[in-house]
Amino acid sequence: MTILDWTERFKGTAALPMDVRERLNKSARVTHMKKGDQVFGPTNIPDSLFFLYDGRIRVSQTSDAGREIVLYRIEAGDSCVLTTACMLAEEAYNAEGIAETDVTVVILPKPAFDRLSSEEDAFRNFVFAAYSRRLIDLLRVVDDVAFGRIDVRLAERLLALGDGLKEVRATHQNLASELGTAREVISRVLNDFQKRDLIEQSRGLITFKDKAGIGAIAHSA
Amino acid sequence: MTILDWTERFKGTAALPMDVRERLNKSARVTHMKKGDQVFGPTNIPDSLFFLYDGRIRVSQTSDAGREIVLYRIEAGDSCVLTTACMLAEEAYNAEGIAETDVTVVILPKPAFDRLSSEEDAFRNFVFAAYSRRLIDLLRVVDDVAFGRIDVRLAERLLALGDGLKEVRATHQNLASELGTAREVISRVLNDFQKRDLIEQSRGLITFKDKAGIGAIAHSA
DNA sequence: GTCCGTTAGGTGACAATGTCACTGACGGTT
DNA sequence: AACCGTCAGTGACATTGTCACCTAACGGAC
Repeated sequence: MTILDWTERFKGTAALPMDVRERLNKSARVTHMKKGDQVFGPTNIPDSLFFLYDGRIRVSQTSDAGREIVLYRIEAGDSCVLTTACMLAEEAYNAEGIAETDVTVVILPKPAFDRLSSEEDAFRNFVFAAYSRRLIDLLRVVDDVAFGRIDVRLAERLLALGDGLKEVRATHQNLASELGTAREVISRVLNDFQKRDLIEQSRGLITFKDKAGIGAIAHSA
Repeated sequence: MTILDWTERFKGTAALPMDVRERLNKSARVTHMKKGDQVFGPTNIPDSLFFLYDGRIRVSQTSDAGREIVLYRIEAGDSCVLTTACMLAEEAYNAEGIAETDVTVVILPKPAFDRLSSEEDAFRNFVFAAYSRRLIDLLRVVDDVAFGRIDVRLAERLLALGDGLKEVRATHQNLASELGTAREVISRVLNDFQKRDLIEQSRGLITFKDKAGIGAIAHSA
């Protein structure tokens, strides 16, 4: 296997001096995981730092009753601060990360992380920024869940998941888990959207008929 | 005015060498604010780091419609990472911090913060830990709002606010803002508690009659 | 192909929570 | 006493969540 220079992929490492990057490439471990794998979770608390080289990870939280809500997604080039957070806080948490695609993960041992964040401003700022983004993400989730209407949230999420395409491949249950609600609720709202000729539905697939109309609902908050 | 050695108050600074602490005492600014003052908010984005020397700050988020939810509280000895987060992410946010008591705040200019977090492991870990706690706090808020029953959440919050005392001084609107719901909802639940002889109510005051009963509700999730 | 189990989705009744409009109750000021 | 602002109570209704149960679609196994 060829050696992967992952340091070019991350804002916090790309700008580092060559010797530092070479050292990193030696001390970090690169792992691949399959779509659907659990990257981290309550029973799988890592003692190292995660960086996502390639793919996408969905971070969600599950209630005692088994209902689920998606908190945010980690994209390639981003680091996963939640695992570090839980390491540091040493608190129970019930969030988990699922690989939404095949993923390539860089695992940096804590000593290397400590050394890097003390010696390299660029790296430290990168980590702080990652924390910040997640905090902001969660503020948004709180706002949506506490104050948002479900039709608005669903319209937003459909557009986000559809990203440029004219259809979304997801079951009603999938969408319910995105928003932290029940399948029946999603079914009702989607049927309403359908009656208003905004979408078409078939098993596991939603097709946009009037994206502007969906957008209007999404922005009517 | 006597010079306040605030560095002894924070985990991240108390263990530092004396010379570093003296330098910090010179570069930081100590400010006092009155109960009720806005320490930070959407229109008041600081370019420095906040440390809370004394008092308590309530951090809450307000919806477009004007409904409010309390996210967490900052206690003495803690740092306020949300302001830094927003600085770094440079994103709009609608959280604000209100002084719940008279407070003493230490403001550390960014250059001093950068230098400190690069040079001192203890300080850097302190900041990371502060971020982590807030992330965990927000996970809890999301869980509560998305999946929690309102009577359970209210019971929990009453006990938290009553902390050891036999009464809670708060209006129904105050409690609604704690939980991100409407006053009417709180009124209904409190009347139910009253009918079950768990509390007594008078204008702006709730008195526990059966704290164990309230506790039972709080833990029935 | 048929059979069959699994999964996706539909439906109606009901419960919990949020919204709205309005009312009265209380405390302080004049 | 009269006035005023804040606090709380109430009923009607809308939205969202829960539950029980159903049907339809799909994908093997045979």
